[in-house]
Amino acid sequence: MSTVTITDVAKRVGVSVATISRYLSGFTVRNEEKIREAIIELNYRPSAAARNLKSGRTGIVAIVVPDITNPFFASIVEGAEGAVGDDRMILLVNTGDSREREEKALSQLFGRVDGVIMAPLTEDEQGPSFFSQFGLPIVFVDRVTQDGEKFSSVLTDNVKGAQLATDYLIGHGHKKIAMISGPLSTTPGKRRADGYRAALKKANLGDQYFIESDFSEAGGYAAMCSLLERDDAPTAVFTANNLMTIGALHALGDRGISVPEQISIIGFDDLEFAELINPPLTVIARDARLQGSQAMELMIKHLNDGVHTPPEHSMVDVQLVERGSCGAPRESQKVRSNKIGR
Amino acid sequence: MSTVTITDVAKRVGVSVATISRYLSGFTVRNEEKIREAIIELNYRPSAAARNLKSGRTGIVAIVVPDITNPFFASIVEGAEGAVGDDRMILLVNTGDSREREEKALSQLFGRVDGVIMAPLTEDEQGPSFFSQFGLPIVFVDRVTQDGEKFSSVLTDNVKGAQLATDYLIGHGHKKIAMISGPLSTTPGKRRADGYRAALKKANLGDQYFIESDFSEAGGYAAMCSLLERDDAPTAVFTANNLMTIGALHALGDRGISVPEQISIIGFDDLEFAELINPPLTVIARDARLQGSQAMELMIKHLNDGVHTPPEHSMVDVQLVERGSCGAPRESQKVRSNKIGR
DNA sequence: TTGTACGCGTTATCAT
DNA sequence: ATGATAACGCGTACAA
Repeated sequence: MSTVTITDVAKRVGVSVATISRYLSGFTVRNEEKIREAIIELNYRPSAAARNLKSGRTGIVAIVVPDITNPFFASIVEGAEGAVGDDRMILLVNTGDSREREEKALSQLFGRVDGVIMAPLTEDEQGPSFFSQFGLPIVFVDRVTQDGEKFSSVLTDNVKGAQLATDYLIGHGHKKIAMISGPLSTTPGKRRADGYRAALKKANLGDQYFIESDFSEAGGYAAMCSLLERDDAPTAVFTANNLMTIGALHALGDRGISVPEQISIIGFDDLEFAELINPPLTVIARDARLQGSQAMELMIKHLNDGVHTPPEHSMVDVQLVERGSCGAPRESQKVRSNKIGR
Repeated sequence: MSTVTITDVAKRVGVSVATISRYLSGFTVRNEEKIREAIIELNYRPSAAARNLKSGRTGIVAIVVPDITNPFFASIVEGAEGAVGDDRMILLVNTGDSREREEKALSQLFGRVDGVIMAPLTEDEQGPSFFSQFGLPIVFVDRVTQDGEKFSSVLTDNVKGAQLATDYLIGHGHKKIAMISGPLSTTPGKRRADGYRAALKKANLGDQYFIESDFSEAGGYAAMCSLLERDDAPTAVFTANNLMTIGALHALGDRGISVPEQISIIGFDDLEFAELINPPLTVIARDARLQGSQAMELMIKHLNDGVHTPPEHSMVDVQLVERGSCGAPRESQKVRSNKIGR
């Protein structure tokens, strides 16, 4: 271990530790040149631990996400990392959708970080607000907890996005529109379901094709299968996140069901490869990186202004990216072709 | 700030700080019940900073990757996170392919972490070995530096993978086989190029279709474009990583070139959605998560056994996942159809 | 088992 | 501008 301390440097130069400390803090001192040399020769690095103890700051911001392999969260992290600045670093916690790991991580975070940016697993947990008792600022990203209004957050306009998607399907003439939803215990799960139902209601359509799933690829696959097994299968599907969209597409592929001829599909969250899929996938897109950077900016503001700054709530816009996975419903195609046939 | 210290707890219970400290360390003490209560009532949390200073340990392992939005590195991180254990956490550094950020991060890491798992940007850097002067264990993952033998590492069998891919193309009858390579300054870039060239040589083929690119989607796109513009275009392409494969496919898609009829393509690294692409993508696959967990296990071994344990080198196997993006070369198809035509 | 006191490496205060 | 020293919160050797 590089156990060379500020005292060693001081001895080497022949001054007191205070002088070295001042030099390191940017003050003007007498023997700057000699100090510089001594530091290099001795290979001295200030101890972060000692500084933390003295200052009460760690220069580290934690970011807690459910699944780092989900491209959406990876982009969030990237955005946050890009906005963290030169004097801070990021501590990543990947909870792997496990409540237990999330709780344990939260308890371990105390004292190691100056603040926490997190996407909580579900809305009905109290960990975060309990956590903030210790004076650590919290910024929610993509998801909030029940008492989320008390903390800053960066969300997506989920309701609008889901309405956009559903309206788009309705506009194509679909009546039997399914939704493969995320868990209603999560913010995006709930809000997107709300938007879907609102759009259906406006068009006087029922929500008998609503399935609550789990935001996973396997969940999307299973949900799509159960939809297809119905006597009266839907003609269009809105999948509530990227992973479930992939799962649903796999289910369709396995059954040889063609998109959009036999069924239309629109997903929430764009994918790097959406254009490469056959057919290119139509989606509701948003800027995940922006969400991450905004969350970090809010965090930095809290860190600088003190813990008593009022919470701020930011909302990132969504937009429909039209590609080729949606068309007119099967039935109406039949009708049309019949007409033509006459 | 929760400024309640061990002293506060001691006063509250009426014992000395040493007793509280012992209780926290798992020793048997007299007033356990009262101590438990006091801790809860006061909301006491031990200061990680003070513990770090005392013990010289932080309980944090850094993991440094070039791009967290690359699914491959995300899986590495996930694997590492899964193997980190209960008493440690992960500090993520995303260098964004910037040498400057990598260096700065490395220097900031000292004193904040017990060890560093990293995928260095290029092989010709000295940062890591310089870094290890401070006694911090280093484990390389996926990539190494020049003097990488001195440190533990977890690599992929890149040469074998590239040979597998190239041989596969050769086996389909291709003669004009291109490679869109990664930077030769990186471990996987260099090794995969080696494997490609070895396979070509064995088959008495030349490497005039070799292009060195940069592992990015844009780079893959550009490389594929330049390949297509040649008078004597290749009939098959081996793309050296996932992102460049996506870029190459985009280029093909934009030009309406069909796979595998007009050109065959095989990529290195599997993709979640490889089956969803039209046609399903044939790739060289490996277990990125395993690489991550193995790296973490090596790190933990170093941490436990002391810094003077000899370095270990692990190699993860690769395999060819055959789907539908490779076929016979255009020319031979023509020939065959001519024959049939007669 | 318990208490006292020192040290971990740094910064800040107070004299000089 | 510089030096001596207290303090940050904790763990532990030593003594009891």
